[in-house]
Amino acid sequence: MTVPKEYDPHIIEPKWRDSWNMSMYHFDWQDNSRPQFIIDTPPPYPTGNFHIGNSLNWCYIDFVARYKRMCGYNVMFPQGWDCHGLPTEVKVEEIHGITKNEVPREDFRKMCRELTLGNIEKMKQTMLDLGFSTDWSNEFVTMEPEYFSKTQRSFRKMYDMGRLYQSDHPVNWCPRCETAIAFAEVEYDSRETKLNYLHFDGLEIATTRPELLSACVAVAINPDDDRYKEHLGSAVRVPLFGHDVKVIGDKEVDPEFGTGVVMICTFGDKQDVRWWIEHGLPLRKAIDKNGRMTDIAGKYKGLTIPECKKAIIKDLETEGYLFEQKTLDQNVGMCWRCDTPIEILSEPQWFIKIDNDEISKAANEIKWLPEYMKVRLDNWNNTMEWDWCISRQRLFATPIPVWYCKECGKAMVAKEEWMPIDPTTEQPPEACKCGCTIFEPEEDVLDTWMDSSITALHVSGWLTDHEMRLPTQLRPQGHDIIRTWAFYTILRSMAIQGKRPWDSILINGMVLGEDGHKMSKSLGNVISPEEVVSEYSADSFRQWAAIGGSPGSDIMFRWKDVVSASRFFAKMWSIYRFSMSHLEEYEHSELDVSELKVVDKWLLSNLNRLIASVTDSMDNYQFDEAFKAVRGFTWDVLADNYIELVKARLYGDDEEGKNAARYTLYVTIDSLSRLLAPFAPFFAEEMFSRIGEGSVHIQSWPEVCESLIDDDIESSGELIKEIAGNVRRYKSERGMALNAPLEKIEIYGDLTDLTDVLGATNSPVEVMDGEPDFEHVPVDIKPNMGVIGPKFRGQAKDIINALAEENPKKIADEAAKGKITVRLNGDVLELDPECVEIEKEVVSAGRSVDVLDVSGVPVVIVR
RNA sequence: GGGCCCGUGGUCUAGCCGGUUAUGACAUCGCCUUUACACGGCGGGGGUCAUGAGUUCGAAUCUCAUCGGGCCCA
Repeated sequence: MTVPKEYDPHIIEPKWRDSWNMSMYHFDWQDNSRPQFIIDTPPPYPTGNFHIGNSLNWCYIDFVARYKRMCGYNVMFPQGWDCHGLPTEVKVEEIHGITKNEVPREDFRKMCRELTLGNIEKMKQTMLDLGFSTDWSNEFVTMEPEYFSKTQRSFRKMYDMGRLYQSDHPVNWCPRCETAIAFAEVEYDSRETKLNYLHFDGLEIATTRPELLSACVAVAINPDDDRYKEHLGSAVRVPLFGHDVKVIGDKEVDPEFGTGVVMICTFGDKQDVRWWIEHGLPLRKAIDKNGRMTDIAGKYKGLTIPECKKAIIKDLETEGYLFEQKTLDQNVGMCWRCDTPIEILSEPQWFIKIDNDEISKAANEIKWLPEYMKVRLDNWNNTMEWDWCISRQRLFATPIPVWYCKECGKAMVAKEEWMPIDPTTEQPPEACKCGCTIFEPEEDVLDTWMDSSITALHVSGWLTDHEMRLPTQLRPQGHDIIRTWAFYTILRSMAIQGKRPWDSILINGMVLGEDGHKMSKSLGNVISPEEVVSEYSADSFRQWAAIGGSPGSDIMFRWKDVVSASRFFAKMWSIYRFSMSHLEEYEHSELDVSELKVVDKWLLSNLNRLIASVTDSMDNYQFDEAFKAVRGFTWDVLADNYIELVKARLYGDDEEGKNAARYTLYVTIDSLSRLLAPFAPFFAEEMFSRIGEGSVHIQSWPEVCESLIDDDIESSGELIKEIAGNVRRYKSERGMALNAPLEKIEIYGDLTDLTDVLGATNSPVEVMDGEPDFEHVPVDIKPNMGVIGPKFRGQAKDIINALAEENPKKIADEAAKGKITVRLNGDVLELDPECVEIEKEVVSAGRSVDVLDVSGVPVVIVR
């Protein structure tokens, strides 16, 4: 069993990746004996690039999945692909040099499909390289009929429940993409615009959108604004267009803005919509779906919005209506995809009713990790103004399963048993209630969130032969999509099943580049996970994900974290190689504690404490704490101390002592391979492969052996460690070789087992009784604030000062007798000895020796 | 404009339900090839705990204000 000198992840990682039997990660639908742990993996969008933000999230998922599996859970870590969406349409247009309207609908959808399949393959490869324990038997692809028929059936179910309706309603509209978009798809950018001051039939108004004059339906003032009070309720004539509109009062009007008079259009912005609803104003559509002016714009009909704006401003000037223009900074809502300023149009759309109380109830049942992330959902939930618009005017998406009767116009929603169905290629098998059999298909498609908000239902067996297993146990996702993905998923799960989708939600932060900004192509600070894997290793990347920050907080990508991760593996490998070289002839069998040396028991006590703390951290999803603890133990306790202390025994002739050290090493290596398994699956597997049977990933998580945790053993071990360390340092400072023998070492302390001190110092060691013939001279008195503070409150400061004035020797003598007296403003005050700590110095009394103070124990070195 | 988070040695961070000398990593400097590891070991230097005020015997920790940064949203 030779262990190579160097750990080469570029050989080891592909070896395991290609030989692992991935069925060991499959969820067992039949098994009800183990508790289930179903993860509602948020399906990524198949861009073809599994980016670092995804990778961080997936690392978190994998840490949990592997840990839970080892703890005996029936774990499902499914993988879905959220295929539909505009980016793919845009990409297909780009690749084929076409626009979507130039090819038949079906051909275009096919191109999107093929691009998506290719992208999925690429992303899958990255996921395999990163060593995720995905359950590929539970993969789902939202564009496949098996999945999107569920989306369609959910549509029908919600329609039957009365939670879905079609209506004319204001929607955010991208005139370039020619589709309605949700608020979540609107991005804001500050721009400069002109505020135009207009004479408005006796009033002066200020507007940034003169092109909407034809859509003006009212003029608003603040009812408390004395300047305009008398105009309330009167009518004014709109310039250029000549229609009359009412003057209304509303407290939302800011008298300081412009002239304090504003015009209300249908619709210039979201505020217009609020006023429109509140005051029951008429609708005047001035902009059509293509972003061109409509009939009511009169002579401006057919112009684009910017053209119309220019023309109207010119005419307003010519006619003398425009009397001033001021520059104004304003935030413009834009389409997240193409940066075109969005318009608010009123068009017939499908909507889902939002029940805020229901969502709030479910959100309260879910455990949020970290907890403060819940308020983001609450805030969003409590400020919803419109229902969720689920219609999209696109091609590559789940079709809305609806037709409209040619005769009576009534909508026919497809029945569940007809699904999957595309109304544009198939007719309903039934006639309309009116008897007519000719239908117009609904050409709009569903918002992609309609697909991706039923993943929790899908993975828990909804609409299959399997038993329904909702709620799932965990949803991991980024904090940027709490208001969308988390929100919609909760909504749908509650609506369809009346249950919360998950027990817990684990939020991951954004990945920032080394410059501290969010990674983005435009900033040029993007690092791909593949890059990290090929330069270092997947395990190193995973280690960065674990210790780069605590879940929820944004985490910066730093190469040096990856470098230090790979150094840790080099160190661990070296420890492993050393241990294995001493375990060649070792046959593992349980050993009685009595056969172990103090140092062995000291290590095992620390090891069990480590297991307890890592288990606790993992249960609380504190991966950073967990990994740091493993790292600290491995490096400081095991490598720098234990191994140094037992070397003499391992190389020596005492078979019993040797066996105890080998036993301890074996147990420790075995435990470490398991503790590392969730974080570094490749490295841990390589470690375990030489000491155990089968994969480490189907082993059980180490259990804490309480009886091995022992404070007394730990302090005894600590003393030995300290003595050895001090002697090492002593030699180092004097330029002596570390294995150079000393004349003699005398220890004035309680020490029974000298084996490893002898070995580590390579010198004769004697434990001495009584006090050394050196003096302990008290040199400093430190007030113990923890005692003095609470006891003496206001007097504490005076006491500290008084103590500082006193002779340390006097205080020490008094403390030895049980009472310390200090003079305080003429009074004499008595203090208990625990009020102070006495610092002593050991003073040599003439012998040619050096004295080390090892945690209060004098160690005399005879040169 | 609103919400949430965060300001700790050069850099990143732990501590933050108050209590002795503020943790660790990276970087830096010095020493050391000692039968696992120089991708290592040992040691050193380096901090007004963003600023100001308050509460308290005592504040990195609690409160308020100010300044700065990040994210989400309007």
